[in-house]
Amino acid sequence: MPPDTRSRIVFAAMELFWEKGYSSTSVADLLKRADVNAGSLYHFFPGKQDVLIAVLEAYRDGIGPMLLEPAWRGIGDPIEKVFALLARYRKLIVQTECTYGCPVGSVALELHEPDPVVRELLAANFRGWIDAIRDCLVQAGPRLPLGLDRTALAEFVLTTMEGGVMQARTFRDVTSFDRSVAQLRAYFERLERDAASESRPERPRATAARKTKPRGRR
Amino acid sequence: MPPDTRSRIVFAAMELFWEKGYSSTSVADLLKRADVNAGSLYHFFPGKQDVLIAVLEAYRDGIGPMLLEPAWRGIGDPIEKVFALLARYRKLIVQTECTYGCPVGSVALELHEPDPVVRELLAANFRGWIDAIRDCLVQAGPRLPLGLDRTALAEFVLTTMEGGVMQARTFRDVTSFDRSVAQLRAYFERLERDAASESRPERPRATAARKTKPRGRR
DNA sequence: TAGTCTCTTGAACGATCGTTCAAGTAACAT
DNA sequence: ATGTTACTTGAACGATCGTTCAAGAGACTA
Repeated sequence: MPPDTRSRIVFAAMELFWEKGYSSTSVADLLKRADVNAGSLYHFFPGKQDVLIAVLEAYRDGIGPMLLEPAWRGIGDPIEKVFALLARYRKLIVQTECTYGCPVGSVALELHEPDPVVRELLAANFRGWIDAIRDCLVQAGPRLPLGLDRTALAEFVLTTMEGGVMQARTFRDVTSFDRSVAQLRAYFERLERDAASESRPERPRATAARKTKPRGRR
Repeated sequence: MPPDTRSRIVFAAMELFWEKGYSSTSVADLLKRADVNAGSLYHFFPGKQDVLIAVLEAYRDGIGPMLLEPAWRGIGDPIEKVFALLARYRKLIVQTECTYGCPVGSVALELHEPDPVVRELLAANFRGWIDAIRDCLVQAGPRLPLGLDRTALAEFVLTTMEGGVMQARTFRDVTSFDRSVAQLRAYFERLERDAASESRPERPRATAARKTKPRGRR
């Protein structure tokens, strides 16, 4: 059974917005790629922007099944999951010969005064990504310092991914991405090391466990 | 003495490309902002893209005097310089009510198949930024671990800035940026701590100084 | 004064933009 | 059979896109 017209339009839009960006993709481009006439598109969507909205909704709903699940297949360790996801993006960068741009991030930077609906969807996409990473970090439990803000670190992982992708594309070189991920890995190693020495507090060093202010109970 | 026509065009383009992006800025927008006629623009520039090139050249040449120097005024500590620069961007984010986007990064993500000249200029802008940070990190000398790749860490700082700016804009909230910078600061603190315990090697812990492979000479 | 050069004027061009809509087709209900 | 609904067709619209260019203005040289 062939996909229906609406789905074909959304699918074509996902491809094109990712390849050329939103504003550089014309409705004519969309029509040609989806093999559809203008009237059909405007039967399902009030306008071009509503196609973008559908695309962002599809991305938002696809984060789990389309992105995280394949990236995490066979990986149990929650911290390795974080880096497996980054490895997934690395693969995309390589596959596209360093022209990959996060489809959400690109639109986020491209639209300077986005419609509130679009902006909320961009935020929802980022939130979904961050929440998934945060869950990993929470799952890592005492392997990370007690006082560490898991959400903040998850945001930092997204920051690293987006910033790394941008540099890889600008320099047309994955090593920019690799080096940023390596720095993030080094940070994680130090966090884990700190958490380890935190759990068995052998000789509390002067400034060692500053942020881990003594908890009220326990 | 009023600025000449060419300068007015470049200046207007810097404003507009930053406000609305390159492709969303029409030549008509440029003409109006610069108060110039089409013929004048096309007398100085073969086309719209060449205005972008002039803008990127101006940015590239302005990194020192326009960005670093004011950000570092009165700051001697090389590591504080790094965070002073990030604080500078924070100020821009706040001033623009979280609509700020790095003008270089935005164009880098916006142009999907950029002209080689444009791409090289984008890379040159990033390189200038990274080199300035790397100089700080080199200047920090033994306060950072010996074996640490200064260039990689400088790239990571840029990654943090670009990723943080993107999130701040998407969420319309500086705290996304702040939290990423805080994570970077936490990383730096741990690097400094490691470097400190590296210089006076009291009881080398099992896995402590792995990357610092013994240097051949010295 | 005439000639040359640099820069400005602004109407106009063809292409492409997002969008509209009257007409038509096919499936289903009555 | 007839009306209703859901969808498709594709020509056409006005607006805007980046760009062109013949004509002119002003300053300097010969």
